[in-house]
Amino acid sequence: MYSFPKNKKKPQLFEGLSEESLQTLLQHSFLKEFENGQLLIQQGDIPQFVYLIIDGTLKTSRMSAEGEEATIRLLESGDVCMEAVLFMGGPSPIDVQAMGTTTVLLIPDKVIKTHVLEDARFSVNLLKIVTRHYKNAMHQIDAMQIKSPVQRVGYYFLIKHLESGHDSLEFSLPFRKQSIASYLGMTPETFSRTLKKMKEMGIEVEDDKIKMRDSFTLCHFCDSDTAALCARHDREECQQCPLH
Amino acid sequence: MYSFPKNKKKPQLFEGLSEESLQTLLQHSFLKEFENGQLLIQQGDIPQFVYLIIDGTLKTSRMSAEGEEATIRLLESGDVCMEAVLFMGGPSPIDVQAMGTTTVLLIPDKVIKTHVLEDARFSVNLLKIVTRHYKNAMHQIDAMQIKSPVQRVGYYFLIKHLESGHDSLEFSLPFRKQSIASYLGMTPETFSRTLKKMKEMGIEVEDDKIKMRDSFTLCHFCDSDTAALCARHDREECQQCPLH
DNA sequence: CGGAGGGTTGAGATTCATCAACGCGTGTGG
DNA sequence: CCACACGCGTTGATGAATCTCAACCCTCCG
Repeated sequence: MYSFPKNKKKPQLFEGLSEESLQTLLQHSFLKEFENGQLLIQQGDIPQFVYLIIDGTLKTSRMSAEGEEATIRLLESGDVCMEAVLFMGGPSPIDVQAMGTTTVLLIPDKVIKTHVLEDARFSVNLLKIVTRHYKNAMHQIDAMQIKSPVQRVGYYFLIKHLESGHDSLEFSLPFRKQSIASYLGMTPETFSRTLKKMKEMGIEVEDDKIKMRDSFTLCHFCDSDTAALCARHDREECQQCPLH
Repeated sequence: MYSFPKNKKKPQLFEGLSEESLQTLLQHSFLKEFENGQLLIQQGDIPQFVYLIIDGTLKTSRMSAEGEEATIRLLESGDVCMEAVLFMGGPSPIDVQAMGTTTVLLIPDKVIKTHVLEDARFSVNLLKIVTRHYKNAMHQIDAMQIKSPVQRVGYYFLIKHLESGHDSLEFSLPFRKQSIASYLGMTPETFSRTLKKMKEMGIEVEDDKIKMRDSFTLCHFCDSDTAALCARHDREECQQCPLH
């Protein structure tokens, strides 16, 4: 039985739940630590837990028989995974792997599956989480089909910029470059070359630190549904964005 | 107010709902017909309905400013869409377009959003639908990243083969070839050339009819999580599949 | 000190998209 | 009834873009 630290920010999974409901969920959950590279679950395994990252990072991916890997998501602390897989039925379509030492809260599948029918608020939380992942996946799909490497990286930077509040002109890459490259569907080499091109556009890259000239540098990479996330999307300035 | 015909197969959206619950949903819903090419919703619009296809086909896609299009899903009768978008919050990240004359049941967003908190069974239905879409999206991602055109088409055929019951050695393409090509992330030209290669592998293609030599022709394209859908996955024969 | 892994850079190969032309079936209007 | 245009699918030639392979630098660590 795990008790969630009061001082920590509540993850979306638990948002708006009654104390009682939360207790039910945590009652049979427990912490576990994984080492760098360790697999939490493999493609084909029957899922037994939902994983909530307490500290560290995970990667979800699909692997071909030839050993090529497609990264589906890169997750940080507060993120959940396998919640979608549980409701797909059947074995897991993805690998989940720790990238560095990572502490994870394991919530048994049965707890989730029964609780979802008892607390509608909880199932709505799950719905919101899964749909966000799905939205992400849709962006990934169109990125790989119709966007150049520069556009993919630019959009990735834009999202990170928006996440960090739009005020700071600086942020750092939350993952190894090769991981991001794979997530964006390109080789580390292409990613590296793309970063060089970004510099010519006014985006400084030094190791994992990204600095931009002004907060509109990334506007080229915005689209109509992402604009809604932008604090300034209803201001005049945004209208000037060459939405492309 | 629409009343769902008793003789028709109940769509997954309504599965296991009480008569009362179903009535609440249908009370403010209505049918609408769309013509070929007509847009039900555009990227950037605020979603107002969930669409349940009664008859015909729809396409969901993302469009770049340059006019390039990435197909996200191709939907047939019984499929739902926009249900995920509702819970993402914000404007729609996708276009929805009719491919041919299509009859759709429109369920207002408010009905969905309130009902989801009242009937946990309904929200679980939604969860299952969204996660299935998400799984699809994951397959699309890894297909475009690590699979050759032949593998993509092969996997697509495999799914269609499994859907049609694994017994028939024949099925037909449910959409125009160019639509399928876009869905698979390739040009119509490449799709056409790929079909020619498939013929050399023992898969007859004539217009939209696909005939295969035997029911194992497509096994090459299977993977561990898809195998679970196969009626014979626990038989010996499946072990022989050169899972790659 | 040596090895391993991450990241970068360069040169070459491969593959798919692009562009163009054509066959074919359908529908339309004179 | 025929001429014609149109959309879909196919085929061929070309080119561009990214992956691949290889070498290198760097830092970290035993």
